[in-house]
Amino acid sequence: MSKRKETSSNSINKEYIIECDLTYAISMVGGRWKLLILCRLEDGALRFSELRRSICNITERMLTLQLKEMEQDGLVRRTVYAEVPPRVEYELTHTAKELIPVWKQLSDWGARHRGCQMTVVKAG
Amino acid sequence: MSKRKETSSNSINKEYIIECDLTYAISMVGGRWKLLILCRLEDGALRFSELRRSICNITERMLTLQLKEMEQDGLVRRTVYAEVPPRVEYELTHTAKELIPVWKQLSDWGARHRGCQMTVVKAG
DNA sequence: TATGGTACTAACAAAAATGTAAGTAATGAG
DNA sequence: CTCATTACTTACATTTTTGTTAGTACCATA
Repeated sequence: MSKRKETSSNSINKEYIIECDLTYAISMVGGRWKLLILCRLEDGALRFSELRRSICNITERMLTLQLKEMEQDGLVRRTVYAEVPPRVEYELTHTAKELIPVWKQLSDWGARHRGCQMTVVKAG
Repeated sequence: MSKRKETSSNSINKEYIIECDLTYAISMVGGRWKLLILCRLEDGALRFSELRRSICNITERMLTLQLKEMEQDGLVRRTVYAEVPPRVEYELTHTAKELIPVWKQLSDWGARHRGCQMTVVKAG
């Protein structure tokens, strides 16, 4: 209790919090599909079939599962219209909108470095 | 070729690029561990055992695998010192440093919304 | 009557991620 | 000689994620 290495316990605690916050965030938006789905909803609500068509290679099952998880996690809002054929729309919640810079930056980073690789491949 | 719906082909192309860039980025830093490892290296190089101890619950195997992948992907630099017992240090590359804002923002977001949930749970 | 569109669900299978436990080489301490 | 340390590797088992296929209810159109 007398002497305390600030660089040790302090930073360890801080790191622990960061790890847990990051871990939590990753558990919410990690995985192959979630950010991809969220970024599709950036400009407004889309219906299920629009999402499916706009994300190439996603299956209906995966889209359903991911949307359901994100609805439960408070990232997307689901609205059912009593029409035939059925219409269901999905949109970002306020919480999810706060993540827009994250996927923007990730995507920009991807653009920069994917481009580099392609150049290298071309040059090779 | 005469008329072109700008809102359609244009945005579809743009979205396609975004999807692929995002997909690429996710393939590089997705998964349970990679961002967690990278954020540990933010303040400078760490050796294998330091990383292992600072990330609770990660196994040696996972740490090895993830570090190897990230080394191959140009995200971490691995330096071996010819000592006994062996010393191996890992540090972020320039490419990885560009991702610092991503995990910072994710972590901040996690802090904000993990806190909310805990409050809700307490209140319930 | 048959087909197609919509937004799913369920059963099952395959693939990918992760974990467990043990082993390795070199060397220094006891 | 035995044990500990470091940074791994290997074999195997388990868990999680993802894919495949088929089916459902409702109505419109051909």
